[in-house]
Amino acid sequence: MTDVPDIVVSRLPVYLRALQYMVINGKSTTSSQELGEKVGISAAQIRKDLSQFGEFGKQGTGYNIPFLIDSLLQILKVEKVWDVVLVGMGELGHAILRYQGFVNRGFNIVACYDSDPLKIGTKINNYSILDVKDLVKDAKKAEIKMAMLCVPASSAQKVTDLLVEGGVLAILNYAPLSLAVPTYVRVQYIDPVIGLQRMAYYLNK
Amino acid sequence: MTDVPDIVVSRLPVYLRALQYMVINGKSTTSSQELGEKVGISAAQIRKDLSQFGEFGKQGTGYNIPFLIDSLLQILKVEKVWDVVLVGMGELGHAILRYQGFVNRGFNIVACYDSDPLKIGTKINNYSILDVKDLVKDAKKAEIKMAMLCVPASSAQKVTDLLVEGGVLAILNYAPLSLAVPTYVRVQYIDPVIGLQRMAYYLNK
DNA sequence: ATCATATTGTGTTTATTTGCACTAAAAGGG
DNA sequence: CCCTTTTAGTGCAAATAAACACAATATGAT
Repeated sequence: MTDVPDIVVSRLPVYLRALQYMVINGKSTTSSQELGEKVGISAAQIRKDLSQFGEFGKQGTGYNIPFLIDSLLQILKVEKVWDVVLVGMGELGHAILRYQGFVNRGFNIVACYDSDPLKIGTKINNYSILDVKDLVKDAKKAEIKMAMLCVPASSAQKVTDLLVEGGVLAILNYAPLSLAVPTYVRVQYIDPVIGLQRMAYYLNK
Repeated sequence: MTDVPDIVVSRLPVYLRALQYMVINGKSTTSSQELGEKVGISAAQIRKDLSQFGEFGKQGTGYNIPFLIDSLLQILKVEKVWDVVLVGMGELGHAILRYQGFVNRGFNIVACYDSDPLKIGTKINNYSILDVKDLVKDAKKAEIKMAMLCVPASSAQKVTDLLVEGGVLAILNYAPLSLAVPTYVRVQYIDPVIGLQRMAYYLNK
């Protein structure tokens, strides 16, 4: 358990999401077979993945969904809510700030930053846009560990360096470029175009 | 080349993005070493990946960037622009429609749809919001192969079925759930929370 | 012209990931 | 109570992916 491959970890949130969806639909138990069909992953794969962390099912009956959800929340450390900062209040930053889907899945935006003097101080959804100059100081003080990065590509690396300086250890990067960070900092990339280009490869012209 | 692993294909857009960024910064040649440092992938990996499609570099000197970009555009089939439809004109759909970064990377939103009578017919950025009831017919007629899906989770599968019926073969799914599609249809998932949860695993509470 | 340096493409090895198939256990029916 | 069915967890084999290391080749300096 001290050395679970990242590829296994990356599937857990997908299982979690499907299980939470099942609960909403009134189900209380499931099997690796059924879950696998929902998420498009083989039943054996799911059992192997879960077995990395313990035994969560019962032979013959499968998995108790609320228990498995709870276990996954613990494993992923999202049974409590993480404070996250948002940097870059353009079009996308605004949409993210207004999105209601973070809190009940473990993340709460506690502050948002921009460098544009025209934006700093204005209010959106009860959030005051703060000056990115205060980012390092604020992040250190509030011990922020996670950030979402929505600035233009041209300033993304600069802001990343600030986040790292401020003690942030996990960055969700919406800027369309690869970031350089120390090995102890994690980055997840969200670039819709990369997804589209991956799929275009398989299309016929 | 008829059977390149998807994991290789998935890295090509990352290489492409980094190379295009290099061109902007005035560079005209690079090496697998340098590119690897930029994108966080080993030089050997990059060479192996590219060798799946041909020989693009020269011993001693490395890669000519414009030539490699061109080659990757061809391989990924994004040297021309694909028509894409957008379904779901909520907060996120609006932000996507206003985003300027698709066209110069190979994708053009040609129509947007919603099911809300209050939205249908209204205009955003020169786009009229169309009735999702016309989606299947329109997609067939215009031979649309790609779609972005931004509807709520509760209607995502239903709309997906419409897209498949309309002949769409590639779906960029922003709805936070796994979709069921025929094997010949590809889906790429964009769920920021999954990225955050993956990273939370590695944080200490 | 020769040598030192840089760097690709690739055969081979190593590591990782997935799938298979079986044992063990649980539940339900007659 | 026993038999059938279901299904988890897992050791092992197969498949896949990544890393290594080296021959081949290009450049530029002396």
